[in-house]
Order: sequence, then C-alpha cells, then structure tokens
Amino acid sequence: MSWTRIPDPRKPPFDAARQGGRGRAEQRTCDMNLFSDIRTLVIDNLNAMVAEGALPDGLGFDNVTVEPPRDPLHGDMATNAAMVLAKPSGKKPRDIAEALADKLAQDPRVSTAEVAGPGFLNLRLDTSVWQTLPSAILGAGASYGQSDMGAGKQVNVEYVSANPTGPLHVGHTRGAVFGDALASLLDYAGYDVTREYYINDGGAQVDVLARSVYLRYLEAHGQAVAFEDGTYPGDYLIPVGEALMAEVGDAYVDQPESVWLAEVRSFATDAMMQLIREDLALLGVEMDVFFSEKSLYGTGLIEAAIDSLRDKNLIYRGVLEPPKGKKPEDWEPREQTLFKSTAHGDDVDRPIMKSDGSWTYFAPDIAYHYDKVQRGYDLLIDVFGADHGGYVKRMKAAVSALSDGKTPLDIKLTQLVKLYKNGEPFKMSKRAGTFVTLRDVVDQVGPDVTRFVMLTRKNDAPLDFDFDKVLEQSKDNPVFYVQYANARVNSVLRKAREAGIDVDDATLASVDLSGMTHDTELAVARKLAEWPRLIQIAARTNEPHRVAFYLYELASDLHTLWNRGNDVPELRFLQEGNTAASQAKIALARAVSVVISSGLGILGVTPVEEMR
RNA sequence: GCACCCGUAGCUCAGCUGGAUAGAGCGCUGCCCUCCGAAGGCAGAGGCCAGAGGUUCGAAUCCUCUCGGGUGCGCCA
Repeated sequence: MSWTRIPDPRKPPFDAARQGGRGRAEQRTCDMNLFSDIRTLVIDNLNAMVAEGALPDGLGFDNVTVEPPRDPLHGDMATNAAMVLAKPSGKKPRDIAEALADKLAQDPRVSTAEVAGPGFLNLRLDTSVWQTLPSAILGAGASYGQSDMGAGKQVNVEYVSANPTGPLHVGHTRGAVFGDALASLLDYAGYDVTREYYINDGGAQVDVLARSVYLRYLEAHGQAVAFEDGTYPGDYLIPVGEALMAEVGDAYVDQPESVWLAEVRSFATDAMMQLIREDLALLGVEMDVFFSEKSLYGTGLIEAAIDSLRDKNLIYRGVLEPPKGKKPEDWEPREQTLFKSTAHGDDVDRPIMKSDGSWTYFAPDIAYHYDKVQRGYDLLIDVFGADHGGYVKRMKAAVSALSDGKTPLDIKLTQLVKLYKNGEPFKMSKRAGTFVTLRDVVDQVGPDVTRFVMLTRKNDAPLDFDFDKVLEQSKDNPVFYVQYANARVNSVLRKAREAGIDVDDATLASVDLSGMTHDTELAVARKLAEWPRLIQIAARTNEPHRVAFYLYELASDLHTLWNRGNDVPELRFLQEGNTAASQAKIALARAVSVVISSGLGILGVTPVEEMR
C-alpha cells in the first residue's frame, strides 16, 4: 500500500502537550465538552429548584446524566434527572421533568425541552450550537477532546513484557498495540503516563536461552550440534552464536557450564532485548522504562517486599490442597512459604518460595509491583495475554496488600489473534522458530494497518487478522475507510488552495457557519461533539478500541455528506464562485480532519493525506 | 472440580458508571450509477440480546443458577 504520509509522522499532535510537561493542566481549561456543559446547566437548574423549594434539600445529583439518546428523533441530548430524583424527593418524575424543562428552555442553547416516556427529558439544542462547533474545534486544534479528567495523576502502563528469549510474535503484537494505544489515550485524557516493560531475565528460561546460544556458538566453531527438547532451535540465535564467537573466541569451547553460563546468559538476553526493541520500533512503540527482573535479585528488594507482607501477617508456612479435577500424578503434600492472597480476594494462597529455598516466579513479580507502588503511581495497569488470566487475582491481591488497598491495579487481557490469508486460516506450526513474528506482520502490511486492525476489536475478544483483507481498499476495510475520509478532506483543501481560497485553520475558524442547516451537515457536527465525551468514556474504561469505532462512525458521517453532494450541489465543499460559502463548508470538513488526526494519533496510526 | 473471559441479526462484531422502539459492516432483496465528486450510492427485510429466576420506575448491561465455547489451575516464568 502506498499511502502518502503527512510530513512529520513521528509526533502525534498531542505530543506537544505531553512534552510540555507541567503547565498542561492550564492549557486544558477549556474542556469544550458539550455534554458536560449541558449537564452543568441541568445541575445548576436543579439547584435553583432546590433553592425555590421545588425540590427538597440534600439530594445527590451524582447519578444525573446527560447523554445522546439512542434514537436521534428524540433530540440531541437526554437527561434522566427526573427519574433519578423522583424517589429521593418523593415527587412524580413527570412533575420534576416538566418543571426542569421550563427552566432549561430558557437557556439560549436549548431550543426545546420535552418530557417523554417515563420521565426522560429530551433536549434539542439550538442550531447555532452546532454551527459554532467547527469554529471552536479549529480554534482548539489538536487540543479539542483533550481532557483534564486524569488531573495529572501518575499511571504506569506495563505491557508486552515478553520473555527475552526470542523475537516478538503476533500475540505480543496485539499486546504491544493495545498497551501503547491505551497509554496514549490516558495521556490524552490528562494522565501522566509511564510506559513500562518488565524483562523476565531472572528465571530458568534465560538459562535455556543461554544453552541454546551456546549450541549456536559451538556451531559457529564448526561443531555439529543437536537441539534437544528444552532448547530453542530458532534460526534467530545463529547470529547471536556468531557474535558470541566474535567476542570471546574459543574461550568457552569444551568448557563446563559453570564457566560460561552466567556470561552467555547475559550476552544472550542483551541480544534478545536488542531484537525486541527493534521489533517494537517497527511498530512505533517506545517504552519509557525497561525494568529488569534480574535487577531485583541480590539487592534486598524481594526480601523487602516479602517483609512488607510479613509485617501484615500475610506470609506463613503451610500446605496447599491439591487442585481438584486435575490432580498431578506425583502430587504429595508439601510445606512451603505462602502468601495469604485469599485475604485480598484470591481463591487460594500462593507459594512464593520453592522447597529448595529459592523464590518462585511470583516473588519477584510481587517485588516488582511493590517497586511500582513505592514509586508513587496513583494507578497501575498491567496488560497480559489471555493465557495469563489465571494470574490476575493473585497479582491484584499482591498490590492490594502491598499498598493497603490504596493503589488500584487494573489488568487488561488481550485475546488471541487468528491469522488468515485470503480467508484461509494461516497455518502456524507449533515447532519453535516457525511462528509468525511481529516483523512478519509489519513487513507485510505496515505499522499503521497493523495497529488499526488490532484495535478494531475489544481487547478481550478474539481477533481475526486476514493479511489480504486488511490491505483491501474498499468500504469494507475500516482502516481504509477512515484514512480515506481524512484524505478526502485534504483533497478538498488542496483544490480550494488551487482556486485561491484561504483555508488556513485560523481563517476557517472565523468563518460564519450560520448557513449550515442541512441535516447531513448537522449530523457531522453532532458526531464531532461526541468526541470529548468518547475520550472520557474510553479512558475511564481503559478501552482504546472505542476510539477506533468512533473514528469509523465519524468517517462514515463524512462520507455520507460527501456522497450527498452528488445529488445536492449545495452540500459540496467547494461552492463554485463563492469563497465564503466554500470556507464555511470546508470548516466543517477540516474539523473532521482535526479529530481524525487526533484519534489516529492516539491509536498510533499516521494519518494520510492522499490515497494512491 | 474450581476460577476468569466470552455467548447480541445468516456471518463478523459494537452497545456509554442500568435508560426509551437493541446498532454497524458483510451477506441477502430492490432501486440508482453510461458526463458533471461513484476504488460506488440509496432503501428494505432480518433479533425471545444462550436460557431461567431476582434486584427497580427501567436490565443486553447488576446478582444467582443452568447450558454452551475459550483460557488457566502447588517446587514453569
């Protein structure tokens, strides 16, 4: 695919704010969220009703919402205020609704307020609200939709965290894309985000890696080697073995493991992490912190974390029951050191020390999360593959215990990716070395398509990824559809400039849009108004896929408007011989482009100017 | 056996801290598109939200149970 890229793709628009560091909160004072504006209006009037005695004192308004109605015929916004307040105030919903409606209708932004159904209050906003929105968006630019809901709270998002034993594969790719988009989303919503990767370089699997590299090292020396079970036979270790030979010569040949294991392990994990960083770079993923498990050992950090739990009486010696239904053949009761995770919501207590006195894998994980808690984050997020689902409760229990319940931990699981080619399932051999890698995917379809497609499904739903369909240039392909909408806007801008029309954002922002009255145009404006609200919902639920779906809907509304231009010349963006009218039409289109760019920026996808 | 995730149109999936007559794309049906903005456009049909109870003004959404699919389950990370 040869889409033309916008000149500076490395920096999504909101990065300026991120890099600006402090002072961002001030920049974000204008929230420009129509829904929260109207909700404020509703609350104000409810308070007035309390003051007038129409409602009793002491009511809570937290449950009062203002949201878009499902059916546009019901109006632009609906509030449940009357229904929520009926019971606590001892009044009939319709009575409250009618009184509130009278008050709301006096606001210039509200054209009609009607009571409907069991007590809904449907609001129709004055057309001028929609007509002024594009100008406001163009004035705000990339900051339209940015929120201060995060209030600068510090969030740590841990993702990928693949074992440093080989290149990243498709499963990791989804985790990488999801975690990265989530981090960007939270940044956009006003959080102070740290992107972090936990390197599992302390366990037995890096010994296996070291032995595998050692075999490649011997091979580089001309020896015939056999890869037994429990070693990694992948070709990607061949250059690592060669590099090792280049560095140490024949120093390790015919030597026992005690001589070389530690050195080779370190050499090999460094090489693997280099490989993984390159893979991530292909996707445009940049971590702020790489945290090494190994760095926890020998520093007392693990001991400190466990001591912290011991101080809370959560560490004890005991014997676990065997798991029912799947009893291991060689089961025998054993006394081990256990973490009383059941005190914090887990199903069984978990061992933290093996019978030989060494830590289990869980102990360093506890220490790592202890470290994150100690670093002072207000919120922790872990992104795991779905196969680690059984790990969620114990990790939450650990963080709950370590932080005395003060630091929330949200764990998001990413489901499997099923690969297809031309509709046929893509065969992935289980034999090591033949799995489909992140590099394979990105090489074939590019980082933008990879990222967008991976986000067109909720994180906990399985994802079908068809190498051919994701490159299709048709309406059926959401990636294309969204990019095409943006490209169409840019096409209009180009043509306008050729016609000598000033279409700078500053100019468009000051254009009079009072002629914008057609339903199809207003539908686009309404969709644009939802953007700040969508960001808040997506950030609250930690679900970046909502951004992708929203962009699709916004693109769809723009395409509809464009298509209507075929039959209705007044709806065309370029109005022959009428500069002012053209600018007004283009202002709306350009506002769409601004939001699409912001949204794609969150997803880590580069907007294109032109489809080729 | 237990835990977690999932079950929504023929298919693939959205669905807001619980809101009105549950949405989109594909597929299907019909009409339009031979030149002016068509790598298409417009319209339509299609649902017991797996099932049964419960909570309340109101449930696809929350709770309980059942059925079906996936993942995981003490010295592997």
